[in-house]
Amino acid sequence: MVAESSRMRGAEAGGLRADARRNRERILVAARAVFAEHGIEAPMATVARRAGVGVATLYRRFETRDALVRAAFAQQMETCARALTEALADADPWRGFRRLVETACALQREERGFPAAFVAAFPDGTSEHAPTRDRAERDLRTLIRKAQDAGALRTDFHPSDLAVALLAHCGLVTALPGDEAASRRLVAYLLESFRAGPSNGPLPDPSSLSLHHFPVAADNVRGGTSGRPSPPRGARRA
Amino acid sequence: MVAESSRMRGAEAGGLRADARRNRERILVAARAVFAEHGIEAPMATVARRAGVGVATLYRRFETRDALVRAAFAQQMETCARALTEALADADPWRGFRRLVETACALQREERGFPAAFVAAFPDGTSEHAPTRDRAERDLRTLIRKAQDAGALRTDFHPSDLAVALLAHCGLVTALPGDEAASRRLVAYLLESFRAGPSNGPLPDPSSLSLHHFPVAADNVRGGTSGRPSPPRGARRA
DNA sequence: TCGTAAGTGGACGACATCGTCCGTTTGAGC
DNA sequence: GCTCAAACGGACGATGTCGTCCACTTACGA
Repeated sequence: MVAESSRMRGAEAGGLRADARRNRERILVAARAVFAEHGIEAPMATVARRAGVGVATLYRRFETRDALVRAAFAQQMETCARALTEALADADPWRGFRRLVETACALQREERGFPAAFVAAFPDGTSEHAPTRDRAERDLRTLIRKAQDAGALRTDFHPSDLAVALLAHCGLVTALPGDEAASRRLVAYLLESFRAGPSNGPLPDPSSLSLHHFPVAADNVRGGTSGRPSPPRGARRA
Repeated sequence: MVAESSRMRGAEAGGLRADARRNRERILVAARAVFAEHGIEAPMATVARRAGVGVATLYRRFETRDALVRAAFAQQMETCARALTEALADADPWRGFRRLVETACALQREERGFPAAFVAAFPDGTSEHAPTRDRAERDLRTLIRKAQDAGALRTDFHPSDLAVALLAHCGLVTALPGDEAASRRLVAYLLESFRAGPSNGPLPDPSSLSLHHFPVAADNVRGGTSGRPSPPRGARRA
């Protein structure tokens, strides 16, 4: 009942002491860096060390790894939200749609660690209703409808196709971190196949990825004598 | 110098004693089952238990997890190789190309665990030359060229695009195991965008995937008080 | 039938991570 | 300054996995 939730800023850093608030920020910065470098499975202790705080402090601020991941990438998620708003406001619905896809994919590509956070946001069917997300879903459907009505998006495009495309792209950048060409190329192909009207124009340059590893019977499959033995388990962790 | 490598069957199960050979088979069967259920990161001990052998036996046959993974999915890889041969032999190069993509994606979709093995086969640039793979790569290029010459595959299609597409699909089925509709839908879109001539026909039914989780600012991001705490770490492993 | 080398399985030591407990430090109000 | 609740950090017990070691078992040739 006290003046505690005066500014609607969530329960995030509300009544924290100055040092605590400072540490919270340092943890978030460290988390993004560590997750980018080692994936969101990186040991919590690594994040803590990077932030210059103890593990206890980390756990006090973020009860679970999941909470930390979500908080760390909240900013990226807001970028997505903004992109959606802008897409809806665009006079050309196809341009809006295209930019939305490109923005979301660029985030997945550039913010390493975000892709993993992204899929973590798709825990199969868990549909706990949340106003912001409900709203986003409605906006997406509206955008799609508008682009279809404008004759730019194929009429058999289904809203779930957007999720499919984003998850596929997510998988690609996870498998090939750093291969920007591959990412752009996939996005271009997808947008091309979603397009109802004329082509979107020429494709970006192809990736330099070799398909030398097409999963054809591997020559190096030997019963019990593969190449070098793998290094001692947790050797390359920070 | 003895009659040991008489039948060219690799060093796989060559001079093993009868019981050892039997156990090797049981391990491979168990590995496929366990990898499908828990991913290729599943504890080696789980595989051993499932196979009804000791860990030591497992390690004696397969020095590393990697060797086990490769051996376990060798059959699937051979299916890919066969599909490639058939594609090349097809009188209609586009049909061959399409079937190859569909076969590879169907394998990724149906054989859970294979996708992970698949990406494991793309360790960024490690191009240890292996005759079977070199051959496969050459065949793929030939197939692509033929389909382009027939006017069915867009001329700016680059061989690496095939790898990009397969990796993206791989990521999708990994994120959404069991969602066959999503997989088919993505494949249809990709083939549509690769096509130079007329459309491939109507798309398959869309996935029932909700986009309720589009990564828009998450309502449930709270500083240190997310929902339920995650379960004790390794609780759901076999 | 018997000897032996190949095969086997489980115990074990090493290691990594998790998340809590608790004694110490520090910010902020008086 | 002084007090004290809030915040801190590191040690610690629990848990889980890895891969090896070694004493026991078994297939198979003589």
